[in-house]
Amino acid sequence: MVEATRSGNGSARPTLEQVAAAAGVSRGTVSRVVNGSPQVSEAARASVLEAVQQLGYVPNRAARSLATRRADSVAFVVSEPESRVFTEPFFGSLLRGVSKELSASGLQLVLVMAWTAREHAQVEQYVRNGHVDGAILVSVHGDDPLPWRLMENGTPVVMSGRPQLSHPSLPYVDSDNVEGARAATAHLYERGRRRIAAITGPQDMSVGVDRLAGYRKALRGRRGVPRDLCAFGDFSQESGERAMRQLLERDPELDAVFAASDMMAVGAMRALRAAGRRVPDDVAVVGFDDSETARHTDPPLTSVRQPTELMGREMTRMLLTLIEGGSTTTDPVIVPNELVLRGSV
Amino acid sequence: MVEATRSGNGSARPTLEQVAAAAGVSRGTVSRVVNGSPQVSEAARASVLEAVQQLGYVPNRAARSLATRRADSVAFVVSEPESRVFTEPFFGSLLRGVSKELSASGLQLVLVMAWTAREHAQVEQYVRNGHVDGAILVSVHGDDPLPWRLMENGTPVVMSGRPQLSHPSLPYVDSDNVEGARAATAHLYERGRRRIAAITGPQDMSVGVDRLAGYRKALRGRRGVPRDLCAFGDFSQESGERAMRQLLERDPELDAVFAASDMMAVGAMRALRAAGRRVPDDVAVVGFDDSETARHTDPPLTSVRQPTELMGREMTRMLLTLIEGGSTTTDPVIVPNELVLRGSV
DNA sequence: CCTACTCGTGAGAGCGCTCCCGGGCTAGTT
DNA sequence: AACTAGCCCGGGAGCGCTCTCACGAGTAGG
Repeated sequence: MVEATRSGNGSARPTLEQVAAAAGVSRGTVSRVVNGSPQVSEAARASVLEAVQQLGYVPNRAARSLATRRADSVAFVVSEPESRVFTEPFFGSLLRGVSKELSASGLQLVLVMAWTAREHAQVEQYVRNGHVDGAILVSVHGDDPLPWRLMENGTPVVMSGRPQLSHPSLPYVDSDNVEGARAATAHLYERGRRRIAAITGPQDMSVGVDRLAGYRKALRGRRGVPRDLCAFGDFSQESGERAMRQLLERDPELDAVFAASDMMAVGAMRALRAAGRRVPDDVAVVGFDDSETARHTDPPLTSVRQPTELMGREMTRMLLTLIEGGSTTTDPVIVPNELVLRGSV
Repeated sequence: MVEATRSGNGSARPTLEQVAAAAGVSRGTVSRVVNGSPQVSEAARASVLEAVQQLGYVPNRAARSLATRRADSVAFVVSEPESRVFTEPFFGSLLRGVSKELSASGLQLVLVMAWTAREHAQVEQYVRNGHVDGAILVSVHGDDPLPWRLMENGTPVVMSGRPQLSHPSLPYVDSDNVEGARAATAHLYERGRRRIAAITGPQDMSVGVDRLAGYRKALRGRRGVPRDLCAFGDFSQESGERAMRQLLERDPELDAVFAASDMMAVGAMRALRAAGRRVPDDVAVVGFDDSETARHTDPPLTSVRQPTELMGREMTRMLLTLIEGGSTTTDPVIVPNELVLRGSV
């Protein structure tokens, strides 16, 4: 069998067999060394490693996958019907965390994006068909059955953000939105503000609910402080502007506002300026997300930062554990948020 | 051989062999049908398709890869040492274009990120080792030999943005920066501005060079219009602020400024405000990139938009052509920019 | 009527790897 | 000295697919 010495494929990648020949051992032994099995003598291991080095051997992913029946890759699924994904650093940062954590394990990161309903269905097919060992799902909508469909299929899945309908044991990683909102609001209080309004997000999303809960929690038990001075938005700048106008109408004396997203905070600042209020002199503002925009507003926006990269890492770690253990459920992980102080308070 | 009926693997995926059995043909014929070969009779094709449908057959990627010696996937390589990648919509939008174009061809999108020098080296290894059929490289630095190293290796590579050192026939897709800058500057002129300054980017990057060239081109031949009223920045907000202060010092009478990035434009607006100038009444401002931030400044920033998603699609198309043709070089593609009018002019 | 060619098809031979069984060897036990 | 228990190691089998080759049947040409 000299087929190893077939035609010169240009950048011919050596195979296990060739390494084995060079090292004077068998294919099996080389495989054992490459995969770190302890069942190899020191001598054999050394000569194999030498041959590997010499020939520049790299295992063939496809062959390994075929033999092990694993895909050695995970999918990062962005199933966002809107096109404004990625305008926030959130995804990129998450992705970086995932990438970093994954690179150590040798798994590939396959990016899957779905906007249309048809693409959405394809994603499900794709993942179910075993092209990946597990999936990280971001920006999944509340009524989307995708995660459960995949779990039923036996595919390990991890989500970002607590799902609204808390399904039994759907693995997820989230930041402590309640505590973040509480800390932001408390900070306003500690800086002497007493009429603190809130612009919160949709109450059919866990972030919306949690951030409002945090706001209320911070004000609970404080004397002479209104706790229900809140208006609802949809996280967009326009909705923030609108909400702010309503709030000013309801209480022209308000001296601070907690916005559940930076975009809404930006809208609020615009409305405040239009109403002749100065930030932070007349009204202090805090946002949430610590987006890029927060750094460039005038004044720069104090905001709650989610450790997005860390969240990516945690999601990955969780997923790898699930994949290894062959399980599909595990306890959620909640990571702490941090208040970033800037000029708007 | 009943090994097809081995243990019930839960979600046992059917193999070619099983489909063949169900359809009453041989493996080879099924393969031909699945791969769209014309060498199949209508009868055979029909019964195979029926069996495929019935059993829910999906080809095993790894097996196919192994047999064809292709990876059936392309890498999207982000080799950015800085951590501020993805804060701009640029990457996300590019990625979306790539993803859309790729999904039609059935290739996988593998995301590879490299920040540290070590990761950087790993990326090269990774791509060279044939784990992917080609690579899309974004944010490659001028002195980075990565693209050429890969090309020498025979790997098809496509870059975003014209490389500084215009190397013979390195495939790339870029937007028409010269024309974009020219149009932006011309727009300022047409609105009656006559003392138009520029804040340009580093001149060791093609975007920096091109955008300055466009600015100069717009003003060339206009009487009584200064053409060298420019200061340099590094695309950051701080540098824009600094440059604006310098410009105001050099010409307190200037009535417009073209900034080669939105971030620098934001910095410029801040410096203008600090100097008591109103935007756009006293000084008009245009930016470049049409970033998310541009929409949220006060006033909203007029800016040049690059068709990033289209660029992603073009890059992908180019890469697929290269992969198919077995070539590594092709002519660049330049896509047009668009001026987005907002309140800052 | 025989040869030549085309067309659809079946089947063997891999692609490069892992897994597992069994054999040879050494060391420890009776 | 014979026997068992480990430890290494070799190599067969197989993962699911593509590719090539050859064969039989049909059609055309001489």
